[in-house]
This record gives sequence, structure tokens and C-alpha cells, in this order.
Amino acid sequence: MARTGGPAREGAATALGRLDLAVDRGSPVPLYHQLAQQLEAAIERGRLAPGDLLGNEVDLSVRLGLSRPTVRQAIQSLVDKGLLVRRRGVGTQVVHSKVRRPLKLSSLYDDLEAAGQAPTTEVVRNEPVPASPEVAAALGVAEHSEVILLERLRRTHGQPVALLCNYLPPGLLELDDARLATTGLYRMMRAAGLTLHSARQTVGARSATAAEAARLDEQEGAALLTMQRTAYDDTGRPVEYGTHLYRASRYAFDFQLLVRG
Amino acid sequence: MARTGGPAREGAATALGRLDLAVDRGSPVPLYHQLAQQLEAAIERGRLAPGDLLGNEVDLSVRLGLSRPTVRQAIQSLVDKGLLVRRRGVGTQVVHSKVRRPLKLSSLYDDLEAAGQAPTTEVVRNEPVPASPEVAAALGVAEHSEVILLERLRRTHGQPVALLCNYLPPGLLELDDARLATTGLYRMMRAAGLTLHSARQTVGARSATAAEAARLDEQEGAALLTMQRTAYDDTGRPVEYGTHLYRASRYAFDFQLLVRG
DNA sequence: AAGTGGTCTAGACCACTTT
DNA sequence: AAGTGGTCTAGACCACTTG
Repeated sequence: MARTGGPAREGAATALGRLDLAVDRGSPVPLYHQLAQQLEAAIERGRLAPGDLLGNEVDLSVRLGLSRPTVRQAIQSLVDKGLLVRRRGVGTQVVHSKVRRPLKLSSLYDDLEAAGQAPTTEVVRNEPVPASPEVAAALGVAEHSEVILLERLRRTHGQPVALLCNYLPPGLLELDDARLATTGLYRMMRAAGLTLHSARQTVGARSATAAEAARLDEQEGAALLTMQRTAYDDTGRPVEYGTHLYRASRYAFDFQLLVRG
Repeated sequence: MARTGGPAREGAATALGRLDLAVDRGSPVPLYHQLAQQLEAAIERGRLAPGDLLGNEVDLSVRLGLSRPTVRQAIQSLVDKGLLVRRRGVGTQVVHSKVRRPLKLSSLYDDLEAAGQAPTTEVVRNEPVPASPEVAAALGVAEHSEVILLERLRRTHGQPVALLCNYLPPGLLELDDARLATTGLYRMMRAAGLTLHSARQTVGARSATAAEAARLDEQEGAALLTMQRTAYDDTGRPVEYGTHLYRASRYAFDFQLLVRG
């Protein structure tokens, strides 16, 4: 009796009713991931507007023919991305702001290329050197043991953007100058099967020395942005230590942070 | 028959065997969280060393009297934190490096206090002002509408560290000068029931103007670290827009990044 | 009181890695 | 072939929020 009233509200009360969601059980893509992608696409296209309620998880699981844990896993992944908010006793909502891309381990080359800046790289040095105490500590190798020093000058539109100095454990990667000139270090690492997993970065500022100013086409004493970074692979082993100098007039770091739950 | 050989290996082959794990079902703390905390503590104290295998999830769930999904949820939370690595067909290992704290939405006050720097704050301005186009866009309010301007000078050991300029939507928070002098803005927000959830930051550098140099006890033209940040609450509404200036000689940003899976 | 998300269980089958 | 994590199910009960 009470049930007969149900279908009338179904699909009308919640924003999700307007969407045609469906999963493909023959696909190798996990069901929860398929659902997450469809929800994300709907948010991206504005079919789910900020503040919209998703409708409860049980109904959604019945409608899709999935179990509730599977639906929850999909929703959780979007909550982790900052696209959805859950409130107990209330429901799941699309967040109000256009907060999108969370922080990623960024590659300067990729960032510039994505911005349509057509970066070029000049390899200044590429040779084995003995590890200084600082480098040895960062890479977890013995002092004075051999590491690879890579020094590069990056330009866009012919103008210098950054002076990049990197140290790598020996034997990790084939560092071909020709390839370095046309791609980024992180891209070469990924291509070599290395999975970058985490990094520790320190960002600061200081005035340019005469030599640095000459390289970067700045005035001596100009404000430069500095970054030191140690990157680790998925087992936590250091794969790279770098000291970078950026022209503050041409570059700034852009971060999207999510508070961890 | 084959079972009799089991107990001999149990607790010996895996590093987990050395730990006395147990959950309290009477506690209001979720079981998966209790387990995650105990594992994290074991890693922190070195009882689980980098590279150690945790042993398979089924054994662990039997030993703790939990279901496998619950054990998985605990392990997953530590994987998300970057403390553990899973490999299909291999097992779950403690990460090799000492990678710890992931990135958080940091508060300068809390950071300085945690570093034992005993920060103090001088409130320079605290008054309603009409929103500039830049501020209006960041906070999602109408141009020229009223917002709160908060300008503070932060010192440690009597020396200036940063000049903080913040804009807040009206009516969001009671900004008492006396409290501002003894705590941080984010702490006041949390105390007022605001849940900070995400932020967008831009970090750059530039040379100090004469006025800024005077405030910060630097030379004119000294390199300063700049940050602009818009912070959002858990529904995605902007709650704060700030423009900060840091003395590069006394402050740098430290980030721990995890590549999102 | 009703509805929501939060947590938990006891299984099942699959994909991948190693032996 | 054996062992591991990856995915998925069909329930259950609890805690919180709202009317």
C-alpha cells in the first residue's frame, strides 16, 4: 500500500534521477570505478549542480543493481577527491565550489606544456660526481659515493624560466642528453618503469647571485623562488634530489590542498 | 594434518607476529581505526621496520577476530597515508623511507608553535572594507560589498616573520583583537565550528617595497616569499582569502606530497 | 519517528606474482 | 600450483540529523 506511492517520488526528488547511470559488468574496469567516473562526469558537465543531493545509497545501489558497499566505495573516492560531501542524517551533496584538481606531484615540464608554454631544455651538465653530505643524506647513499648530476636550463618562448639541478642514484636511469632536451625528467622516469609515489619539498626565496642572474636573464639581486625536493618511488626509496631556481617574474607554485580526513 | 604445521610458522614468518594487537569492541572508536592506530604506532616505534611484510589479510583478520573488509579498511588507511605499500601476489610492506606527515592545510601559527617558536601577533588593521574585484572574486561576493579586512604582523622571538593580510565574508566570525593576538585565525575558525576542507594556494617571490621592508625589518629589495590562499569549508564555500608576505630569511614552506592513486 | 550515512560481517570469485 | 591482494555481495545494526 505505502509502496505504491514510492515510484512517483523515485527519480524526481533527487538530482540523480535525471541521470542515466549504468555499469557494464563485462568491462575490466571495476564497478565502483565506473560509477565514480560517471558521477564525476555528471558533476563536470553540470548535470549535477553544486548543492544537489545524490539520493540515499541504498536506493542508488538497488537502481544500479550493485551492493551498497560498492556504491559507497564509488562515492567515497569522490569524497576523497573533494567533489562530494557526506553528512550523516542528511545525505551526500555536490560541493559548492569549483574545487577540482587536488595536489599532485608536479613536473615543471608537464605543467608548462599543459599551459601551452612549449618548454625547451638545455642540458648544462650531465655527469657522475661524488655525493656531497647534503646529497648523500637525501638519496640515502654513502658520502663521496658516485651520483649523477644533471643541470638543466628550462625556457619557454626562448626566455629562461628555471635553473634545475638534480641528483640521481647511479644506474637508475639512462640519461640521454637528446631525450632530456625534448622531455621532462619525471616523464623519463615513468617511461623507465619507475613509479613516483611521494616527495618532500621545501619552497623558499632568495636573491639571485651574479652568475644565477646571468643564466636566468635577471638582474643581480632579483627575487628568485627556490625549491628543494626529494622524490621517492612506491617502496619509499629516494630516486631523485633536486635544487631548483625559478624566476619569480615568470613562475609561481599553484597548489590545491585537501584536508585529510 | 597439514594444519599441524601451521602454528609453527604462525607469528614467526611475519613481522606482525611480534606485535600484540588487539581491538576493544566496547570502545566507541571504530575497529578499523583502532587497528590502523596500532599498526601506525608499531611503525612509528620501529617495531615494524621498513620492508617488513605484514602477513596476509585473511590470517590477520582471523587472529584479531575481525572480518577481512575491516582489516582491509585499516590497512588501506595506512596505504593512503603512505606508510604501507600493497603488491598483489606479494603482500603488504612497510614503506622504506621515513616518509610521514602528508600535506595538510597548514596554519602559520600552528606551524611556528609546533616548532617551539612562540609566535606573537600584532593586529594592524581589523575593519570592514569594500571588496576589491580580486577579493570579491575569491570570496564569491559582490564587488564593493562589505568584507572584513584583517592585517597582522607575526613575530617569533620578537623578530618579524610574516605580514598577513586576510579577507573574510561578513558575519562569519567574531574577530576579537585580544584573541587574535594570542592565537591563529584558523584556530579561531575551528573553535567557531567552521570545518576547513580545502584551499587553493599560490606561492611566489618578489622584492620587498620600502614599506614592506620597514615592517619586516628587511632591506628594501630583499627577496620575500609570497602566498595567496583561498580556503573553503566542507561544503565548498569560500571562508577566507589571504595575501601573505614572508621573510625568506626566516621562513620556507615545507610540503609532503603523496601521489594520488 | 523516519531517513541518512557509518560500521561491520562472512563469505565468494578473480587477477596477479612467485615458486 | 599456491599465495597474495582486488573486487563484490547481501545482509545487519548503530549514530546522527531532521521533522
